[in-house]
Amino acid sequence: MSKGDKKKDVTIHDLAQELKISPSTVSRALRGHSSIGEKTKKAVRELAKKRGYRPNAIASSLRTNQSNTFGIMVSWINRTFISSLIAGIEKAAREAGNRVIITQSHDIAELEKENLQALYDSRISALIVSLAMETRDYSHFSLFSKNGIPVVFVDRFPNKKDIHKVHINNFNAAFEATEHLIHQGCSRLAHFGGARHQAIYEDRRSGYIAALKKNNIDVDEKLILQGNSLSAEEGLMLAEQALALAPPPDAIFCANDTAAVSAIRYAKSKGIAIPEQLAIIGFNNDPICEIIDPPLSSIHHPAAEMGEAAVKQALAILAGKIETESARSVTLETHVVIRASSDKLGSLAKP
Amino acid sequence: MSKGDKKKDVTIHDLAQELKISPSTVSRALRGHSSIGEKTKKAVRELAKKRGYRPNAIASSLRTNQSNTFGIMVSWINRTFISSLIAGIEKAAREAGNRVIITQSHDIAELEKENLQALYDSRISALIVSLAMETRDYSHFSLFSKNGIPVVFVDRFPNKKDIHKVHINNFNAAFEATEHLIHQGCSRLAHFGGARHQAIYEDRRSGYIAALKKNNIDVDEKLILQGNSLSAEEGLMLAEQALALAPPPDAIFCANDTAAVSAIRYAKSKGIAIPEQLAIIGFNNDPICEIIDPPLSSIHHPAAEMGEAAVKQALAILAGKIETESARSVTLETHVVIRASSDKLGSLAKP
DNA sequence: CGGCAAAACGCAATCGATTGCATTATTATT
DNA sequence: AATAATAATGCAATCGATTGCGTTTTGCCG
Repeated sequence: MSKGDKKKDVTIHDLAQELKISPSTVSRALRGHSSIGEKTKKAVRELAKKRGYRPNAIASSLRTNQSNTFGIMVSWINRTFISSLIAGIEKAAREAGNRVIITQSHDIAELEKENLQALYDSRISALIVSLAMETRDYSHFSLFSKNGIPVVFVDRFPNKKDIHKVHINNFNAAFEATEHLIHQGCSRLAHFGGARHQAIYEDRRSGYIAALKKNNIDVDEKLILQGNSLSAEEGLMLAEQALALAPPPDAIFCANDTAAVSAIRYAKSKGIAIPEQLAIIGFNNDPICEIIDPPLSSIHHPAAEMGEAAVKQALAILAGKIETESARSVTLETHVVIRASSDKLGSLAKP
Repeated sequence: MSKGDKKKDVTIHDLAQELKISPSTVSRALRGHSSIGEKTKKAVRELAKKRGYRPNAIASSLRTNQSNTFGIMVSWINRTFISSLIAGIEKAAREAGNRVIITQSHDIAELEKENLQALYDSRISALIVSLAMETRDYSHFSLFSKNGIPVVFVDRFPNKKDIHKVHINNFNAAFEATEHLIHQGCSRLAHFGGARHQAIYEDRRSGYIAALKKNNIDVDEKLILQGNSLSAEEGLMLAEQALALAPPPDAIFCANDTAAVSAIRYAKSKGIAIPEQLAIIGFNNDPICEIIDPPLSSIHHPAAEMGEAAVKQALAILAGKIETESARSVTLETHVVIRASSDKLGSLAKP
């Protein structure tokens, strides 16, 4: 109760002394080393339990030079995609016997850098990162790579070679989303894009353009609305801009769901029928897709699986198992989820 | 690039040797100890930067017996409330110079216990917990409290005295939510409750009952629908049950938003007008409240602030500043957020 | 220039667990 | 029963930083 009760922890030395054996034997016994007799092992384990002994991971880490700790660096923890990603990482890391330290950059490059330093100081075994929106300079990651600490990027990754990453094929996903709209009969398709220096957004934009070209639809620059954060507010602004065009678009492929939902709400407020006058598809397949009316079509983005894949990737690197260049990059599958917001043909109602 | 490049880290010994001074001096210089000369400090700092020295937090922790690490134990990371809570904890902890290790119990008591052991092994400075839904036995927390490691409960806490916690006044919040419905003219109010062994749900239920009594409305047990996880599916079931009653309720106070949204959807599918025939209010004020149509009234639950408050509480305990019994429990403010789902009087439209 | 206090710095132990290399106890072999 | 062989266990250094206390250096005054 009072402040100063720092009962010292039981250590292997305490156990050793009580059993009149050496600390080395205790250490080996606890880890089931083969060269320790069964009776000794049993005695040690029993006393350990009896005294409430708990290994000191810090001391162990220092000696073995292995922290068994994964570091995570993301923009914001409280985002649907990110929190699912983290949930996946935590699960996979724990199952492999690792702890997880988490940090957030708030999308600020400077904070990202500071946090990376702190993670390094903790001597993490591996780092899993989804870049801050701001980040364009990747030099602070060399601190890890130069010291043999695996760095695996997830979702938002640097635009360069020789990195390990887990991602989705944003180009293809965007292509499919766009073609889906086209197949529904849309011909004036707008695109709401995110910050272009982030590869994921640039790829989604490219996929959109490629789909238009393949279907012989002219690419109209005015229909490409450049956003940045793709927040709800930004989505509203973009929707306003898009619908002010003459003629207005008959479809929108939005690079995330948050902004797409704003677009739906704005369009509805203007009395525009969705999907009849305006078909909309988002990206991520956030839970809000099912809540909004009409439900929002989207691209399923396997967040938790990406986290698990990132951990596996990191473990493979640590085990020295990544040899081929192709193994450096893991691409997970996405798929279009069709809901009412883009279902002009009524294919949902049929079955 | 190849596997075996474990360039050994630069240590204070390396710096010491190069400067022909002792490691103790380097250590003190880096920490700005007053008994070290200015020129020495400068020289040390410069060489440290030049050689890319980074302190080994593990070694430091071992020696000082301070890990500067907060442990978090929650049910699921990817839940709106929880992820915001964690975001708040991470922020406050970092600002106070602490790392954050995160674990999730998946609402399984056994996993919670295992994770707690692992956190203890990491010698965390303090623990912040939101209990697993399953948990009814709190004995594994004594491992921490007995060793002087602060444990602060957030949101879901044990039903006992002598614990530190950060919470909201669930009774009052529920009372206000219920009275709000009554003031809107409702008289047959249903309640969707969560697992009763969790104090937060029991308190919400009590608040609901108290509000009815105060307003001279008979408490009808059939109108209290007992849920457990209050998932979307469960919300659907409860809504079905509630609306099958004769006569059906004219309002629902649901102990979370997820289930409330399900209720809205179910009611709409049955052609029931909201809020005219059925007024609904949820709890948490999740983002979906604004997305669903009609927008869902709710109780604002300050997740991130609760996380920050929990960190402050833990730091205060560590500093030996918690003396009074009252200081052990921090209660944050909530408020009713009125939206269309319960606005029968149209007060929203007026201004 | 001697003397002394204050300022700088070094020694060596310490934190708790791990491990290479002995050393001792036990069992097997002939 | 003596010796080889094997199984068990112990010694002591180590990981990197910190710290109480002792030692050296510097600065200042008479």
